[in-house]
Amino acid sequence: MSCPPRLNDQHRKEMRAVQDSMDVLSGKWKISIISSLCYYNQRRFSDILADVSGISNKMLSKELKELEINQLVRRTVLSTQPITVQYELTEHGLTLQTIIQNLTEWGIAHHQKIFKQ
Amino acid sequence: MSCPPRLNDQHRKEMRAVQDSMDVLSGKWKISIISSLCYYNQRRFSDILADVSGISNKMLSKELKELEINQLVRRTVLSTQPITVQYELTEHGLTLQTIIQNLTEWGIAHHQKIFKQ
DNA sequence: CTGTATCCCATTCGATACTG
DNA sequence: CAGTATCGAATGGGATACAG
Repeated sequence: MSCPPRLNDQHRKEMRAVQDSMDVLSGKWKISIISSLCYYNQRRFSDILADVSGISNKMLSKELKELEINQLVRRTVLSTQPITVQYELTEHGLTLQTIIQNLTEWGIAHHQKIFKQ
Repeated sequence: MSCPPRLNDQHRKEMRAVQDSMDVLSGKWKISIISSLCYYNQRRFSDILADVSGISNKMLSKELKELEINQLVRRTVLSTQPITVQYELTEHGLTLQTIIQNLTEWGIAHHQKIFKQ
């Protein structure tokens, strides 16, 4: 009595998966912040602030907090004088590396396309 | 008299490339819309409205317009009665396929991780 | 250095209604 | 069907100042 699986069911699953990703990654700055941590491995608050051009400390603080809650980023307080804070990708966050690399390559290709024509 | 290229220069380039990508792709719905067109190939306005759960017609209209301006999406008016409009990825838009697939796979893995622990 | 707090304007976005 | 128009609420986000 069961219907054969339809193509659309598969597509709906895929759409939901993409949206699950975007729930965590969307936001004007998240991908850029993750890129910074991806390329530099470990990075302090003020470093990321410099890496991500245009971001304010308020937004950086907020977005880092969300990434930490979603277990993509780990925050470590170093007891230097004055205190510094180090951010890095968790193991789970590191699984985004491929996506970041793809986005980097696509960004280069897109830039070339836009300025060539 | 020229300095050797430094690691940081390379990273800065990569960061800029990612940000170039995000200039075009960021926004609450863009990736989901592209996914719909990626998985279904050709899709009408009302279909995408159904695919992307939660989006309003206003936002869909606006985001599609931006994707069209950035040459990722092609819009075709079909002279049916009543008129229907078909959207599809351009050749350039199709180069996002890899990223969409990666985001799909990551979304599935992320979902499993969140609900397992 | 790493944030938080506040003020305030800009933008996003949903709901609803309406048009060709 | 495929949008546009308008309103109002929520969020985004910069500037500045301040705290641990």
